[in-house]
Amino acid sequence: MANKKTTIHDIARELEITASTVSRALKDHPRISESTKKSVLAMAEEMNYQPNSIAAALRRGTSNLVGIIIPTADRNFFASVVRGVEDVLKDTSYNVIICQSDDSLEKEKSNIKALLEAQVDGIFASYAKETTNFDHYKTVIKRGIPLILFDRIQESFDVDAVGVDDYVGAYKATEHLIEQGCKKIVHFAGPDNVSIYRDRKRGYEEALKRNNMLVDEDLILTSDLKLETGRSLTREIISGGNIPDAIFSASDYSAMGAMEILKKEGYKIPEDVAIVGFSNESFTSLVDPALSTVDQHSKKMGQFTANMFLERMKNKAATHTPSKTILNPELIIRKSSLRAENP
Amino acid sequence: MANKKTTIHDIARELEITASTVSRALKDHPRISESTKKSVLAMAEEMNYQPNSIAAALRRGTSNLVGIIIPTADRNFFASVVRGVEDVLKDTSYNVIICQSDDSLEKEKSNIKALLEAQVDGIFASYAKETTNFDHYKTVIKRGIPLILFDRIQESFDVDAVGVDDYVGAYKATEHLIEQGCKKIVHFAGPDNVSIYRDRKRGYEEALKRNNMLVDEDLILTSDLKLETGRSLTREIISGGNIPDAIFSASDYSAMGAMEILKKEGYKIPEDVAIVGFSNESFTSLVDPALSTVDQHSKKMGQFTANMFLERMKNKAATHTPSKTILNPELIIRKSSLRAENP
DNA sequence: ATATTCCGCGCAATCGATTACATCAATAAA
DNA sequence: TTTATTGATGTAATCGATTGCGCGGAATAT
Repeated sequence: MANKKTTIHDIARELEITASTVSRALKDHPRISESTKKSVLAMAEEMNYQPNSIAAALRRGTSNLVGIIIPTADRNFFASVVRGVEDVLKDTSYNVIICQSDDSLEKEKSNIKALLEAQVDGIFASYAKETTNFDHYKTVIKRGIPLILFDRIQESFDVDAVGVDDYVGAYKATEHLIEQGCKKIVHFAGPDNVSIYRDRKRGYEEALKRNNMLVDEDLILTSDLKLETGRSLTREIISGGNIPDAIFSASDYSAMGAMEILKKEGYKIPEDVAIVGFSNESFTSLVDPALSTVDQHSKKMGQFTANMFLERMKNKAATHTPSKTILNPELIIRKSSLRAENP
Repeated sequence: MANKKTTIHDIARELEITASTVSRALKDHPRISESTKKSVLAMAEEMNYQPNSIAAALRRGTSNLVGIIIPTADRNFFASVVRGVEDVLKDTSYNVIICQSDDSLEKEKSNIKALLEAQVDGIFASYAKETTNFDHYKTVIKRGIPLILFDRIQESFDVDAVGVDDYVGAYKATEHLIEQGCKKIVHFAGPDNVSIYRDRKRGYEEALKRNNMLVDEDLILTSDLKLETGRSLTREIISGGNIPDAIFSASDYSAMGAMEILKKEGYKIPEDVAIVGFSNESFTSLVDPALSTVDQHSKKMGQFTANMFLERMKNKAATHTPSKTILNPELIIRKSSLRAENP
């Protein structure tokens, strides 16, 4: 039942020509007559020929595959970046392999190894929270394989990258809270080794300073930013009795956790505590009150990444100078931070 | 800078042995002496050797790749299935290529074509909503490539499949609403060509019948089940003036849309209208009131799918008889459907 | 009529790893 | 001592598509 795959040799034999002619005919080579092209195409159709891209890849030395490494696929942000990448690549000959690192350095390494073995033509990656050493990424570059980092960017690592200006996003968010009359703004910060979280904290601090407010280290709570952590941090805040009038969280998840607990404890959002998250996760528009957040243009980020790769493949010969593209994030103001008495 | 890739031939030359010996040494072949193994391994390390799995794939005729086709990656359910698959496959030599069909038949076809050309060893797919004809899937089977359908299953199509019993899930959900005292239960149904939606509707109808309630066709609203559609359907219901006391939606999204509008219009959930969705999307536990829903064991579904594939690869020789595995869904009761006066 | 160009196609090597079969030396068995 | 056996490696074909080079003949140029 399982018919053997037909190869160009099978077609050639049937037509009493050589495989090279078949190959050329299939690729619409100018030196092949129209008549042979037609008969080859017809025979290919008849024999249900399907090219073996592995063989072609081996010969050409290029697989037409690109690998994407993301921490997890079930975060709206990353899924959306992937969509952006696919949007751009679907019109090309490239296919996409997606690997998840689960924010683990080990998995990230093994993902890279697998992608390298699969001879991918390029790797797009958002590195794991655990990652502080980039040697495994440098291996990729040494191999001459285009590497593009997205979202999570490391300044000290000279490589192509696409990200958003997390600093600006955080600055906008914090300033918005200040404009809403908030005086005591807690910041849920992320791990310091990840640049985006450092930048968000810096944006928060700068916004305070420029508005003549003091940066109180006690108001900066560093964590893994998960939903449950947002809950527990908030419980601690409440039991501490020192209730802030706003929370700017570096993640929508921990912001959500905070909102849940605050509501449960009878605090009004945004009147008692205004809340702004970060990432524009899909649930933020669905919860009540809708959560203000910072949109990172995730899809556009994926598109930029893919286009940067394509551009680079065009001028393969030229020596490459890494560049970073920084998108401007957008503050999305919803009910969780919009106080009625303000304009 | 970009060092040429080192091959087993390079290692062989350096060690003054042949490539075959290197190949065997690397694979820990029993007929190779320990000493050569050691020197080969050392030299491989020194020369930074990375196997070319494409070459191996061509030779062996097996790529160690499996393709997953999902409608979209930014739905929690599908992302979660993918995680389940990866959980199982990460301990094997298989890598995963993810393709998104966007619920479009055309894209689904081109995804299959690409995966076939990539010589994947297996394809796991949840077919597009648009798909009514399965000829492109039959091509996969004809080629002798293991195909496993998940979630969306077609009974008339004799193929391996893993799904949940949508009928049972819907039945449980509807019966739960009845137990809560609901008398007039609207059902948001999905496209009839997709079996899971047919099954959910059947579960809804059966639950009504067995509880001596009439199935009123006017209460069954068929749509694409999107968030916005949930909103507009609900607006229509309200403007029609004939308010039900419960909604069982075949999708969390349209359930969410309904809940939004109902709340906005002043209806109390669940007192005035109880709501149950389907799929246990991540936002369902975050909204207020938390949305009751049906969990489909998405991750487990992915694990089953991958294991089914692995099992099949083990007995490759044996003639294969397709089988379907049906998981039992779990009703998750949250506030949106739990009326206080009931136990 | 001879020289040149070009068209259409075949020949054969190549990409890197794998593997059935052959080989050769050393050891064990007779 | 001779033969059988085993252990360790080499030889060469193979997977399927691609491509530089070459060749015969037709078309065009001189």
